[in-house]
Amino acid sequence: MDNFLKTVGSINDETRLRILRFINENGEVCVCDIESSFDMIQSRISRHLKILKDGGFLRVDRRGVWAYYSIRFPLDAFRQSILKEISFLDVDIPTLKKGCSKGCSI
Amino acid sequence: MDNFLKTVGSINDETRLRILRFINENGEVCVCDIESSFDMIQSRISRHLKILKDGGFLRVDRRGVWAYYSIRFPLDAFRQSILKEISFLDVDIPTLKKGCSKGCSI
DNA sequence: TAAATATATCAATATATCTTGATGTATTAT
DNA sequence: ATAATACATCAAGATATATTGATATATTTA
Repeated sequence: MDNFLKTVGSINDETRLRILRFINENGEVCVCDIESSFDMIQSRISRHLKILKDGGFLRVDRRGVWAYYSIRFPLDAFRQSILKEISFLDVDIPTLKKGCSKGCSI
Repeated sequence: MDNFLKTVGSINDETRLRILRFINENGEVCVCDIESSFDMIQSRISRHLKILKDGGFLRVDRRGVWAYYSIRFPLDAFRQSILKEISFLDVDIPTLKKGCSKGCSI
């Protein structure tokens, strides 16, 4: 029950839906790229990423200073159906913009 | 997007999850029966039923003084998958208790 | 070692949601 | 008509969640 509510709660926010879809569409991305793509302050992005991770949708991979977020794999059928539903939403998703001064994707 | 958030928001509450599953397990029930089965005040039940209805999970049928709530049919695949997931949750669902003075189920 | 960068977390405030008790509206019974 | 019942809605307070700015931690660069 608590786990279910955590999952549902994690997608009950427009900002998180957009971030989740952004990652689903772009694959693995680092926090600074999300930050500059969405033009939101870092603490806000970081907090939402944590909630999506705790909701079971994302995984993190730290490499050096950078944290790379991607869709967790394997993803159970329920979360897959949610992700699919989100992919249909009519909502503005920014294009990926590189944000780190020393390229995190080099 | 707004519609999706309304759907997700409607199941982002323990009380509503329990009510939704109660109706899913018992079929068509009237408000007074939910009220006495859950031992919650009427305004609280009424509010949650409205949210679940607006979330697309329930339908209402008014007959006389009574309002009978049941799972909306047909239910799209996404809401069906949610309902299925809810049916697996480890949570206490009360047994149906008749609540109306003049039986609503006669 | 010191400075800069990337990320996480905390504390304060703002905003949204839930619960309760009171009130409103229909419908039925007397 | 009046009273009682079932349900919906509103207003106030309580609780939860989101946003911001500040601070903390870790890694890399100079």
